[in-house]
Amino acid sequence: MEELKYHYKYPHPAVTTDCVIFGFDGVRINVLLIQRGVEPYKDAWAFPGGFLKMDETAEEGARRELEEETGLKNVDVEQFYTFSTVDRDPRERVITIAHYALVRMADVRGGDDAANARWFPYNEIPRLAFDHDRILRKAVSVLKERICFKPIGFELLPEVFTMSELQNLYEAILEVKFDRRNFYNKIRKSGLLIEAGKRPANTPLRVPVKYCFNPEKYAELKHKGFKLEF
Amino acid sequence: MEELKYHYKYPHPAVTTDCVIFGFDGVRINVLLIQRGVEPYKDAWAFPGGFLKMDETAEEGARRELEEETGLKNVDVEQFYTFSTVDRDPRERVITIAHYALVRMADVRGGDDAANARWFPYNEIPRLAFDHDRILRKAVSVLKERICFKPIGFELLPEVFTMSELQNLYEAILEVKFDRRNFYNKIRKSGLLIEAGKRPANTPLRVPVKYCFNPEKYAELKHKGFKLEF
DNA sequence: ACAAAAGTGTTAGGCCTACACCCATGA
DNA sequence: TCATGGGTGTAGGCCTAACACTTTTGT
Repeated sequence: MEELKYHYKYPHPAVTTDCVIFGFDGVRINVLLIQRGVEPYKDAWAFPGGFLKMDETAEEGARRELEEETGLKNVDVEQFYTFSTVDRDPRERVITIAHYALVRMADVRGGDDAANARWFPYNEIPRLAFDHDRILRKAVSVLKERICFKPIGFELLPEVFTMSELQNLYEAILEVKFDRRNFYNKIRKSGLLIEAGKRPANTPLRVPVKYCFNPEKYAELKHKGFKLEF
Repeated sequence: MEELKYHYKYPHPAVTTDCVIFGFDGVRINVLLIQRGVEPYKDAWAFPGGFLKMDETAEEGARRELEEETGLKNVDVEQFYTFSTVDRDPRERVITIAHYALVRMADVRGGDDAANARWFPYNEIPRLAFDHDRILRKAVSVLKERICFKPIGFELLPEVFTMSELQNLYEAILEVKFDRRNFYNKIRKSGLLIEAGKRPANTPLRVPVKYCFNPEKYAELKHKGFKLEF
């Protein structure tokens, strides 16, 4: 029988955190899910997350659960919405503080605890547990807004990358197409990128130029804002 | 002695909602505060808010508390952040889901329950209870961001208003000054405003033209976004 | 040989910014 | 009469959007 050790004068909801983790494979946006091992929604896919401890903030809890369930460490998670629909969990009243983060997909491979963690391309997401589909939709809409005013990519792309990869990333998130030449011009002018190493003199033209982010400019634009057309 | 009627297997934090209510007096942004009548922080000023009930969402709770404490009804509150610092309340672990709303200041006068509710100009805010100064700073920064991409004012200004009043509103929130002529031109071009009634033929020129919002255009720009310089 | 990826500039139009003058009124 | 608030327009610069051709390589 259950031991009910914690007593309050008024009823308290349970509080959880959830993490929507976005990755990019060069073509598509992916989302990291874990398969639930217990009821309710046993075997369904869900975001990493769990009950908040009494001595940790929401962000700390989100990072702890993320590491426990996927092996991902030191991820900058950012809170984006708190879901409080009364019956969103069949067990009891549960409020969840939802976070998102952008990570390099390679960083999650090798996670040992990640046995039942898997990346899903954004348009192949399976049916999710609880109200996690709603959480995902909100996360995507917040991400889309954010990307229009802050530079993005540093956390999602490998150290060095091509202009096309960066453009693919923007196009994948915003679900639009940009003119390749205008995209080049705009990014160049922003000063956000620097060429990563010199192309050897005899590099075939077909091999694209590799870039990396200019960290100072990146930080500056993240702070000041950065306009991208939509 | 206290009756501890609610029992859980694991500890649960308490959950509250808070409302940062912004108003505009034609010149300055104001914030609605209530004076606490009980410990902790008795007599200190704080945002309207309180414990969430088990059968209401955060938004419902925020609206209920707002009405109970200030008489304001039917306000569109919007969640902006959840504060979860471990010791933010001396009584017990309390997490608060913070909301903000924009209202016409006139609507709060006449609130009967509003005996100890008062508007404070933004730069004359007294010392606040709990971590409410932090909540206020976050609310203001979210409001500033939002105002750059969505039209604003419908909820803050009277039915009809002058161009200067609208400009004052933007300047008060963003803490910047715009060139009057450029502001006029920009707003005109956006189609957001319509002239409210005809000026009588012999109106003195000194009396400014009154405008009201074009509701369709307002809704459209709210949805599509709207760029304002900073 | 053909499709696919990459590199590169120009032009026209629109938007942003800065800026000046006039009128009416109330003090 | 002077300070204040209100109304109005323009010119230059910058950014945006649309757009084409060439090279190379893999199939």
